[in-house]
Amino acid sequence: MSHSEPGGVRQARKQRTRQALLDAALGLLEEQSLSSLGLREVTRVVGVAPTAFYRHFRDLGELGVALVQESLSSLHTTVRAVLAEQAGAEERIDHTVAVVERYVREQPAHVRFIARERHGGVRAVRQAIAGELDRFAAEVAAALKSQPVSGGWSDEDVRMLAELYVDRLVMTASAFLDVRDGGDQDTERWRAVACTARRQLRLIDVGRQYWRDAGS
Amino acid sequence: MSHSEPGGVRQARKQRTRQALLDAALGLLEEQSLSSLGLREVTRVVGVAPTAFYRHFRDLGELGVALVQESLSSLHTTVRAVLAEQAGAEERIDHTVAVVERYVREQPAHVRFIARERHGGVRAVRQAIAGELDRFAAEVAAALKSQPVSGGWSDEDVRMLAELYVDRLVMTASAFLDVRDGGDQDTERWRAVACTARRQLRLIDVGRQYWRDAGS
DNA sequence: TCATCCAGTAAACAACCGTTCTCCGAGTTT
DNA sequence: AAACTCGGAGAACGGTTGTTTACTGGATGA
Repeated sequence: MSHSEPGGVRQARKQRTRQALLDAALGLLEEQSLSSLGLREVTRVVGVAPTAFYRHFRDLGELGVALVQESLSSLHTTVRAVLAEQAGAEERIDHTVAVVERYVREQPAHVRFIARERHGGVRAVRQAIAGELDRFAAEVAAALKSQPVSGGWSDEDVRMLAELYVDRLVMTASAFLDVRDGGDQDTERWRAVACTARRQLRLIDVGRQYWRDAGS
Repeated sequence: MSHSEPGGVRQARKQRTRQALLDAALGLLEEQSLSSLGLREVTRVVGVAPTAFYRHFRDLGELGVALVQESLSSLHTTVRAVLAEQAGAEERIDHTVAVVERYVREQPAHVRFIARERHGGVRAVRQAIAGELDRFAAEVAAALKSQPVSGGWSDEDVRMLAELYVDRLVMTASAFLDVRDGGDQDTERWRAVACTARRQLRLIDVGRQYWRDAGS
């Protein structure tokens, strides 16, 4: 395992420390918010000189934007699968909640980052998250529209429903996270959150089935 | 207008600068988050020595908790009125959204603070907000339960619905805020957000009307 | 009137911050 | 093999931070 690539050793090392910076930042952000995160703090964890930071990001805001993409891309692809599947409402709801559960368990730091910085103090990061969730909502809207239940729905209403769903996904994930580092016994409170989340989605789904257009 | 109170001049002055600290902090928090706010930064705006801060708060976390109470008490009483009123679903929804609109217009800093620090980096403040919203949800649940539509609803389901409502209120307020400092023309996007918010509440209400209990 | 209290002051502390500049040395290209 | 890139190191900069210690002076209560 020595020389094989024609000339990517240099770039590979660069992207490795870049990833190390992202990972270190994500770790530190579990107990503070981005606008209070220090440049030196990050480089110290990685074990590089503070000046090395500038070889990868102009400032912490730029790193934050990179973290947004990293955090949402994984969930994005996972949920896409759930949306595509042809199944009953009940089943789809169960799968959705299960996917969120798994995501929170496997990538808690990513979830926390998104929930925290969605309304956080760094404008560029807020906008990046908003844009990403917007694309997300658009996909959900497209999936919803293709379902037979949406007959006679205006595009605006479908979009409205999609945003409702996306917001709930984020809130549910955040709720799972809260009980997770709440400390207590996982199983009890955790299952309660899952149950509540399912019921809320079910209620929205009922509203969807009996929805009738009205003015304004 | 000189001597009238028996002995509250000293305490009155103290609470005045205390309020000044709260106001200054709230202003500074429009463009950053609490965990990055500096103690000296606050006292500088007020015009007092940094050490004077300790006469009022142990640290910025304690100030944050005080801000939570201040921020939510006003909205709390306002929404209480809407909950109490006996009116049709359509009317109540319109009133609710109108109240949120007014709140965002009159107290944008408070709304931003709550939305930002709800998932922010300071544990004590997060818990304070969670606790306050919990009491809030309990009140909403009580109001919902007393309505005839809730016949046969379990307490758990009523609570589930109440949390759904509260979350939506916060998200709606935050959405208004985003379009507010998005800059563009207020009227157009603003009315769109209001319209979407009404429709989402309406859809939830439809779901509520046709809700039927089911296991798990 | 006089002793007491206490909100606010002033100075100094060590620690940390973001950023600039210069330099090095291993990987890359010719 | 020589010339060149460029990620990273190192040192230094001016500035800010939270906190401590000792002190002041006007309201307070006897």
